[in-house]
Amino acid sequence: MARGKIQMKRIENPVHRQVTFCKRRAGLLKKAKELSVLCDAEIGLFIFSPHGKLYELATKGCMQSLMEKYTKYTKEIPAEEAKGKQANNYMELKEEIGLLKHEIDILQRGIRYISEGGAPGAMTLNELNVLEKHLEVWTYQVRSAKMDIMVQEIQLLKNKEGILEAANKHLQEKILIRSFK
Amino acid sequence: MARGKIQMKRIENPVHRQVTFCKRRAGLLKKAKELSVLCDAEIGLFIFSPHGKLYELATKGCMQSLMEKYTKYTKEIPAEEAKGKQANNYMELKEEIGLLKHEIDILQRGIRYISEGGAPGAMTLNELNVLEKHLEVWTYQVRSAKMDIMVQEIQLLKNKEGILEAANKHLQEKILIRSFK
DNA sequence: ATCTATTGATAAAT
DNA sequence: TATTTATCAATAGAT
Repeated sequence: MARGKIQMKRIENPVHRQVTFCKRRAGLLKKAKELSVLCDAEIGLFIFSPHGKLYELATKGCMQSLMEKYTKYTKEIPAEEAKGKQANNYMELKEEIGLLKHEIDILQRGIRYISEGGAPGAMTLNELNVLEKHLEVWTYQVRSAKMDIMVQEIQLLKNKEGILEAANKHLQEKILIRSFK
Repeated sequence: MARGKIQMKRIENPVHRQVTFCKRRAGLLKKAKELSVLCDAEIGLFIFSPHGKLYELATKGCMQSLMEKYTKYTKEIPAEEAKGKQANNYMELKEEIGLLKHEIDILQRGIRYISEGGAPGAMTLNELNVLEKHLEVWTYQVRSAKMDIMVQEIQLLKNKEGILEAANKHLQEKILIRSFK
């Protein structure tokens, strides 16, 4: 947008990211409301900030009723969704995760097979660019997730360190007091 | 907007309204996705057209898991430990499923680009090498310097923690011994 | 669906 | 955080 284009990837600078989040969140909510007013549409929108705070918009009534409408709508159509819903306990969910991971593995091997000359694939430079973009998106997601975990772990350890140091100090004082008695 | 301002009220002309709905719906979904990518936000968005058709967007994972997160968020902040934690884990699993499905989607699209390019130019070995290079770059990026620094910091903090804990224990023993004197 | 003249949104600076 | 401003992006109306 203004003063220079912005790359469509996670903004790494936390200050910039926060500012952009505020502005675009406001813009998005405004646009959603406009669409609902202009075109008489029902819209449910919720945004969780990276820090977990919720921002929401529900035209016509409350979010809860809109979500019910959504659930009802999606229930009617796909049988696939039902399958997902029936997986109501951990084991089943984990099983599904395992299956999906297996599927990913198959797909990855599929790509390798094709790439290594299995099929006489026809691929333009443009299509390669698109594929490259997909891989980039994936990379960013993986990296982001790892980063988040590590940042969390660092924070946790730092907290632990603080607590231990405080306890340490307290114990040393205790010893000093006893020495003077 | 263009060619004259528009009043912020329901567009009465049904044709205009329908056209505007299509255009703005696309714009809104795009904006939502951009916000999620740029700022690492989780977004759930659904739009019911005046005729009841559903359009939706769920960034991380599926809409279902997002709605559960929403419900949990709005319900209550103080957690009932046992039940709450279960629901949390359940949600996390569903989220993971969503992410995996998304990954599958990316991979499937990748395969499609490779296999049914349809276009004249067959994929040359050279092009394949380029593709392979991209994957190598991805691997390299994962081992970025930033990561290494973070790993080091974690190790450092862990060492510090060990030392402090040992000191702490030592001091406590000191106190115990003095108490018995 | 595609094309542009305008309005609207917003990144960077303040 | 709010305001300003220079640009970029979305889109209303026309074709």
